[in-house]
Amino acid sequence: MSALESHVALAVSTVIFALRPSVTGEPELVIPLVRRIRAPYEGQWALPGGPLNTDEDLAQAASRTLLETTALEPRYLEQLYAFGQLDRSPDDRVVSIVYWALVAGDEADRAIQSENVQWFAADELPELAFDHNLIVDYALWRLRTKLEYSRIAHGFLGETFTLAQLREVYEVVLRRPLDPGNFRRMVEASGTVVPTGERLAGTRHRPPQLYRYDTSIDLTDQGPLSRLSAPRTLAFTRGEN
Amino acid sequence: MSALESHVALAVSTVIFALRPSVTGEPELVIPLVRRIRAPYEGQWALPGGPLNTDEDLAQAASRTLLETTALEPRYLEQLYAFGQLDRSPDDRVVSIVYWALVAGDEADRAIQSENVQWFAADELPELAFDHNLIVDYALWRLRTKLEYSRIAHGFLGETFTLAQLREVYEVVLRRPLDPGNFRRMVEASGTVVPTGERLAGTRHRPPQLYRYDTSIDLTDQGPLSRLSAPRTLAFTRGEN
DNA sequence: TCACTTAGAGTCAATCTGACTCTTACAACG
DNA sequence: CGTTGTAAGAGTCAGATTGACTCTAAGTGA
Repeated sequence: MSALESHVALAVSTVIFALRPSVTGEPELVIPLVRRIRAPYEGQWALPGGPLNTDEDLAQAASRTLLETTALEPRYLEQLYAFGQLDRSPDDRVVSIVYWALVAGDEADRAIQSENVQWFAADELPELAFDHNLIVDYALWRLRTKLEYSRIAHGFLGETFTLAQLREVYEVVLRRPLDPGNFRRMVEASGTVVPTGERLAGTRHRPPQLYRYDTSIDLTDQGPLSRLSAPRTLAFTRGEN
Repeated sequence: MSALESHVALAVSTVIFALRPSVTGEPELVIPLVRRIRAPYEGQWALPGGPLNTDEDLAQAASRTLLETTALEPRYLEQLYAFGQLDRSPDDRVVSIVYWALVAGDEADRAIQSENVQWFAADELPELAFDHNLIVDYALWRLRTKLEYSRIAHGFLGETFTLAQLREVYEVVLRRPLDPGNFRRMVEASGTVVPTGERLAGTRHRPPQLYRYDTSIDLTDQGPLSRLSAPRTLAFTRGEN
């Protein structure tokens, strides 16, 4: 894939978000980056990604490349934007279709960590290859705005969770404390969450109710786009790609 | 650009919206389509578009192809989505990066109309080539949802306009009547609109104030993406491409 | 049994929203 | 020249929503 016959190369990259405990103990928003092992930008950190194969979907390519580089399978995957400025790659012309993904905390622990794959706090990234700083900024902005009007926060959580855990996701992503009472009221009113009947034991206080997401509800209204791949598979990638 | 060396072809298309008076006199939402003059889907209607040149931006390509096919220059242009399903083109593999655009009513009149370029009511389209029906549905959904939380409606209007004209845009796009008083309150509270001091004369009733959009305000919050091309050029394409 | 901590229910005031009323200012018509 | 029709534009009111806050419940650990 080069400018041999003045062709435009097509690549797919993914911005992956996870919540992991920081050094202070509080969770922080992190993204995995891979170190480039060839020019251009050799040695610098970049988003996981790669060229698009002829026999795969865009979302499949996103899933594949991030599985190959980080061993991660996201709970949520959505297209972010297609970047195609002329100068975004020094030599050849590359159009990158970028996806963004959320992975659950336990899943994130399973991720490859190596010399060439590492997690970084989303707010304090090094200087990245290509226009990837801009891409991450945009993905962060989308995550934050989307969190406020849709119900994607559970992409960071496991099957069941307490409202306090869910609230913590919001607090970390939005970088501001939320009133527990008002948060409860908001979530309950949304109707997207169902109590499992079980409670989380072992806390040093009153045991909280465990909840589960109501999978019969469309969590991120993508409009007619849900017609692409099965309605929930686009929003909820789990295993099968 | 074909599957010669199993390459993925890259194309850019645009969904263009305009408001034009229908046969009943009321304005309706219309989009221009071009008739395909070669296989596949020869003879069927499709979105204006074409291959991406090596030396042009994605948005530039969108502007160019729609200028070539329809002679239109949009007041608003934004990326919609990248479509890349395997089966969207029968023979070769094509990834289409689709933009959507708004053109003012007077501009729309200047558009080419011919045997092979025609306007259709956005709600009652024929069966289009490729997956273009899905694309238009999605663009329509985006237009409608975006109209409710941002201030893009003036993309359909000229330099100055009355609140009644602005309200009519909302009513036609959203397909529901809006209370004039509440609409005025909403627009005034948004602060995106400035009275010109002039009034529209010649009506058979009290002459309404003419307004102008406050161009110092970012009308569609694209977040960090505004850093691509000049802040307002992305949102407001006017002439220079 | 008590102290401590968070769960979870509930209150209250400010704000926002939709439905509605009333007055104003022009054109058209007699 | 006054009357009528029409939409502009200001204003009112009740219900819903939202943020700040209080109070009681139900666990653990000392």
